[in-house]
Amino acid sequence: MEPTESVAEGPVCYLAEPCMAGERSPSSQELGGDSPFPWAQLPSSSLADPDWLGDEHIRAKKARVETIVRGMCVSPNPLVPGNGQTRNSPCCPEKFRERKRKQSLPIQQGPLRPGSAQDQGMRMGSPRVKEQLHLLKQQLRHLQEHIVQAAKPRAQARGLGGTLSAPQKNGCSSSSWAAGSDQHQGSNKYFCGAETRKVADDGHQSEKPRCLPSTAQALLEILRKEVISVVAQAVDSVFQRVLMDLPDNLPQQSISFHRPVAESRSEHSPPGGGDYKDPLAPASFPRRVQAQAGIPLENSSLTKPLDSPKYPISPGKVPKPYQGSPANCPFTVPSYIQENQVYNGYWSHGRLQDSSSQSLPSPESSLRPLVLNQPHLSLPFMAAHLESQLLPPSVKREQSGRQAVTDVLPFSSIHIQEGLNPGHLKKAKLMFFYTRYPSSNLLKAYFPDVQFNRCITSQMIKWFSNFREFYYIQTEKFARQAISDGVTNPKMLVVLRDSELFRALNMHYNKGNDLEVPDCFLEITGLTLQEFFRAVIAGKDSDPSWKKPIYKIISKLDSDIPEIFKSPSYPQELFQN
DNA sequence: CACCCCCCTG
DNA sequence: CAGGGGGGTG
Repeated sequence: MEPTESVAEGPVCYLAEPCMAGERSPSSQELGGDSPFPWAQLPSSSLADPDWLGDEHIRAKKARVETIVRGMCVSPNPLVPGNGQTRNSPCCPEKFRERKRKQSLPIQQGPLRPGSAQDQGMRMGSPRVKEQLHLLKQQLRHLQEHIVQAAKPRAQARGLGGTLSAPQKNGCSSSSWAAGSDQHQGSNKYFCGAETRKVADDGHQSEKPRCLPSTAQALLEILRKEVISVVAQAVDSVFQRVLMDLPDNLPQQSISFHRPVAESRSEHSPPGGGDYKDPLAPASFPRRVQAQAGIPLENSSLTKPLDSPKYPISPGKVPKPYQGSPANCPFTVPSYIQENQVYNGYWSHGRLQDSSSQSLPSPESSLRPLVLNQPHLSLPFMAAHLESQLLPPSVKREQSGRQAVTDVLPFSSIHIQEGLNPGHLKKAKLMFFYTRYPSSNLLKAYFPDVQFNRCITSQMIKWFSNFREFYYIQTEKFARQAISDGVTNPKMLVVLRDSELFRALNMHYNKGNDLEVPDCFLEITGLTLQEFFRAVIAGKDSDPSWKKPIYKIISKLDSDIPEIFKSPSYPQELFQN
């Protein structure tokens, strides 16, 4: 009855950061409270666990370590500047999110700036982030050199660098849950590995740095471990923040860098502490595990490029729309679609194609997926590539000139503003591909640079209402046209990228082709088309409220929106005008 | 009453 | 796309 039920969001979701993703999608209601996935709330998420941050003990240790470390040859350079929030949270509602944000900010300069642990409020936007990242990188490298030398045999056996680059999945390895693009996501945020721990171990067994007094051996052990872990942690934190705005696909970067601090959560590593599997298998991360880590199940069709080669699909073959389609398109597929053969016929160019005469979707119909898959990025050196990876694959970037990637990163500081600008409108339109019925809370989460108030919220809600209107009108129109064209079987109606309907919609919401429309949108549109078709065929359109049932169905099919959309400056280009 | 949705209109 | 009315829900 009330396709709007979930609109009435409850209190702000605590795990907003990690859980965000389509609050409307049937599978992700209110994570804050009654999430259907209890484990989704486990504190295991390095992002959401307040404990590890509040670990004063560790901080104190770091403080001590710092002074000592300074005297050591391995003295990490004091990259100081970056502390202090670049921006303070505005008023009320936002404040909440801000705080969460801060919580998710890991300690960044552990050993170097004991007092700054709480000042990490530095926004992604701060240019200092990059600076820090760079410094941290160097530090880490430096440390690694020492360690590697010290613990050569072992380090080599494992390959220190390799260790870092290999996406560990210890503890997350067992049940491989569906392969699919949806697995990629989260990986970048999933810190399940005992990575750091391992590194530390290696270092542990090594001899002490040459320049140290022999009397401090015991202390040295501790120090080394601390330093390593802290630095790793710092780097981790930076990456984490950077990655927060990444599309989920950078599989490798599943920097399994684990916060050593989270000793309390070490249980996460499987017994045996580190049986990792295929290093390249973040994709096979069991969703369940991701969720345990507090990671949103949300995915993104942004991962599409990875599996996009699924087009072309052989005609007779079921294209596995469900598995292949992002898991964030949790729509319950009507049986008639499942049995599917969806592609054995399709509605294209407003003209019906019979399965017999029609082969299949034209490959070129899908927007060229951008590659972005650098299978082997080792953490310490990843930073260099990071920037180039930050861009959502779905955001067209072929405009060669635009190599100014560095300027386009989610690094720009957020400038909260009162009103909505054309950029917001455009972003909203792109979001429509994922969600037709966004809740106000979802909107707030995805427009961090907007100062929401009743008015603004209403306006944005109104936008989506208008979007829907257009969507439904178009869909209905094509459904009727199909009928008048003699189509009798709804199964014949499939929306492809070269379908007239799709073109019309894409023209409306994605005029500049800024986004590679997620398949789930096509599927949902197809479903909508069929629903209209059936309804009209059945003569239900005589009922004044005959569309309501359709609306209700569609309202349940919202998908999770890729994290990248949370970036206040996504998609970049759109905000420069 | 508040909020949201849909519809219609400009 | 914005306004405004009507209607449903809580």
